[in-house]
Amino acid sequence: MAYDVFMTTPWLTDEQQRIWRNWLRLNRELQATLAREIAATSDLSMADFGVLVQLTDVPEGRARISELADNLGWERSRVSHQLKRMQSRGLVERFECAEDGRGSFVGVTEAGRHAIADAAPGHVASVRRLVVDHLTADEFTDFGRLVDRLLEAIDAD
Amino acid sequence: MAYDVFMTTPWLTDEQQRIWRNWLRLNRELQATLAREIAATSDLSMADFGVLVQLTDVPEGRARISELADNLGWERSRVSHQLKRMQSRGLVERFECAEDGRGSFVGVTEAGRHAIADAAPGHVASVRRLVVDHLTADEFTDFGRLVDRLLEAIDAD
DNA sequence: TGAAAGTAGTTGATGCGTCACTCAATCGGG
DNA sequence: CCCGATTGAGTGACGCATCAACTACTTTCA
Repeated sequence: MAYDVFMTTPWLTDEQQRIWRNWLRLNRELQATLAREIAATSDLSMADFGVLVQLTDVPEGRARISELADNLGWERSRVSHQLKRMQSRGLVERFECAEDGRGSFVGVTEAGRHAIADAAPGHVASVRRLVVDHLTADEFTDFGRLVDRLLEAIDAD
Repeated sequence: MAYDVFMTTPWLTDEQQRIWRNWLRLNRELQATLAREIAATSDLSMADFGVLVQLTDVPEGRARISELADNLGWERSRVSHQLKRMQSRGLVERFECAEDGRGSFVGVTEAGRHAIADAAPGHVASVRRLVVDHLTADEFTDFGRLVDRLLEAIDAD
């Protein structure tokens, strides 16, 4: 991609482009591999898993839908669609909210608890094998700082 | 998420989990923001853009479909679907391959060239604003090394 | 030379994820 | 008390992405 002299914003250097493309590729392949591996050992998708993690991390085993959206960083429409699919598979159930007629709670079912209990060990092992084990603790910490900085920047944007 | 003493693979530490979840969130938000911004200033999706980058980076302006899949790191079925959509919008066109009756070439059209020429400056500016400008050159280089290492690991897996 | 294996690419089904739009309920101000 | 604004959530349309299955062609081997 040649440098366009009419631009005020310069193109990325060749090295920057290489790193950027590799990052995009890493993320795609990582997500795809994790999704395949979790699907191979359970009936869960990564999205299912994320929702169930949120619901099993709280003592009540339930959360408001908007709260789920915030914690997962998902659009509400996405949460709604995802929960509909998970509900049809018996992983979660809905409750009306007594204090707010507009909203509802979603809770994890026993089937959902079993599903994530089955899936979690393998998933964590995958994350370790594919990511964590290739980095020293200091590298992972430094990487975490970089991620935090970029996340702050994008949320401030 | 409690430690399961029966497991040989330990859970991630709280800090590792935090970094991991933030990484997933960063990727989602970054992809979504880049996709929104490129869609706001052109009729291209990020996937369209990726394909057009590949096709305009070569002097012939065309490539074998399997070659595209390799370079983009996409499944062939994905490439196929994507090219079908792009072809229906006049961004690319297909040619039979004289040497291999099984395969075909895909080439960028003039409309495709115009589309990516329009979209590229804004897209690069977005990548700079959201990512590159928040890191020093050394940080970006170190980051690139980490990405390379993880990519090698996942591709070797 | 022909059959088997491998390769290139396509298609349909389906889950995912965003966007625009909608509806119902709540809140706040006049 | 009423109305407009806001909020919580859901729905449909549609592009994206994977998977399984398929077709057509090429290569390999006996």
